[in-house]
Amino acid sequence: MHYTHLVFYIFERIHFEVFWIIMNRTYKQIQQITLAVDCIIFGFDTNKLEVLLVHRGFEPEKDRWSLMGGFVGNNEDLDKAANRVLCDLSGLENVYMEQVRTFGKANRDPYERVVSTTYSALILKKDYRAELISEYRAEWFSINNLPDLIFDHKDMIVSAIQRLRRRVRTVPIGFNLLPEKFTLPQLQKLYEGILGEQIDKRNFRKKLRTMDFLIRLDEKDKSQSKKGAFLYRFDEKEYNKAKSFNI
Amino acid sequence: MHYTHLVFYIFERIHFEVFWIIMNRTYKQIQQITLAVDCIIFGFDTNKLEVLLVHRGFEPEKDRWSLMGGFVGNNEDLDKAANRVLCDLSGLENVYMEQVRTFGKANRDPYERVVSTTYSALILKKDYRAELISEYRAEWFSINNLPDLIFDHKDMIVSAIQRLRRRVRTVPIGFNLLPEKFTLPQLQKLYEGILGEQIDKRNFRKKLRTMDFLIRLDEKDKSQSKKGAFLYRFDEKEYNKAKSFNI
DNA sequence: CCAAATGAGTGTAATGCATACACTTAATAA
DNA sequence: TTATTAAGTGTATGCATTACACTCATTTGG
Repeated sequence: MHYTHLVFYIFERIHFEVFWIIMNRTYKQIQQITLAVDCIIFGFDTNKLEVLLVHRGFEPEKDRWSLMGGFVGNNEDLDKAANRVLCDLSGLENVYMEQVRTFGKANRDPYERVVSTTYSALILKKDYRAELISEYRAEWFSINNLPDLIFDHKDMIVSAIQRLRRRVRTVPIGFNLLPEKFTLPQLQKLYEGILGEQIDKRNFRKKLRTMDFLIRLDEKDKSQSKKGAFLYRFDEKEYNKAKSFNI
Repeated sequence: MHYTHLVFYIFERIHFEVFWIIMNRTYKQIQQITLAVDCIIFGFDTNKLEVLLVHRGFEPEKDRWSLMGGFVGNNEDLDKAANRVLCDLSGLENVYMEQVRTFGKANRDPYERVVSTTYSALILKKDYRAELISEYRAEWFSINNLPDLIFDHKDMIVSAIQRLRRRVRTVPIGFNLLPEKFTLPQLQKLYEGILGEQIDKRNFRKKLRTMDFLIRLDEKDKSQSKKGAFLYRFDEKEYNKAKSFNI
């Protein structure tokens, strides 16, 4: 075969292949999109609400902070993806996360089109193994003092905080953060930390007194005061009988 | 340049381009997913809440009903996609829809992997041009009497109803469904229809009396009774001053 | 023209819930 | 014994929610 023919043949192949590939990609581009999950992990220790962020040590957006995020696999439940990503990036397992909302502006990620569904959880900081923090360059930040975040991650955190505060008042998720036996001052500090506001002790306790699923034990915890504070436990069965929860 | 060099140059280019494109596609195929939006359109005329569904005249799932759904384009905002799909399938334009939640179980659609974000709106049935109903085989169904729906569309409707009922109590979305001038009996019927429960007339009006953005006019509507009912209007500016809304 | 019918409009009492607010108690350590 | 520390308790007030029944204005038909 003459070189000239070969060159034309090659050009034709290129034309055909590129046409096919481009068409195929174009068609797929209409309908297939990279789908991500981003996890907003709220952490609480004794008084403040913080959020776990990871440091980007690479370009693009080097040295900024981001939520723990990753892509959704093709045969993976969205909920499962959120848990996998969280585990991959933090070692946290069996964390109950709830979907917050989906962020889908075409240009929210300026590098490529990614639609991201956010999930949120509330955990105790001490349950997070400290060694993983350095490994993944993750850090806790007070929700009142967030660093510079990539993309729309700040909006994601804000909407997750709103949801958390609404939810913590109507569902007893706060009790999951306390040990089996806890004191009322502990519980109050928890709510104050999450809601970001002070609560009157007497009014708070008055409301709790109406909740039959809070059982006072005959033990006291003396670690915080000389007098000691009565320990309580959360009774699951009683709670299921109750219709409402509201703090 | 000699042909030989050109050929090798071309081969090199092909190698590079194809490698890049293949890698890129492979990378994308792992992570790209068909993303859909489904619209839950609640319609109200005078007393009942209904939802707009389309009949599937084709396999698979022929003769079952579904929400109005479609795929999200690659350069299309998620919110915009919802509006486009709604318009394509119903002719409804400028409908303000809000995101409800995203359904992402791997097998929710047994035919292919599709993640779907739901959007919901509340409109007046009469604003929907009737001729489009037959064209698209769409029909209104009472929310208490839904037909057999494909996939998880029933769950989608249920979660949208919950959200709508929560929202209609805290944001004055109901007023959008009424004409400029409306009567209090009309307003009450609207709320009763959406909430699915009876409301005491005196208590309802007592609450409305505290809302400064409801302005009573010096006109009456006599179409519903011999006595006639006073017309009111919703004052946007006064509402913006107000901090709260709660019915 | 009077009676019946229809839907519009109004008020009060009781109860529960949210808020504001200050002192006493138990225990320990100095 | 006294000082310190945090735990624990009650009341009064206002505001919102609920339950509840009659009068009013107008039209229609006898």
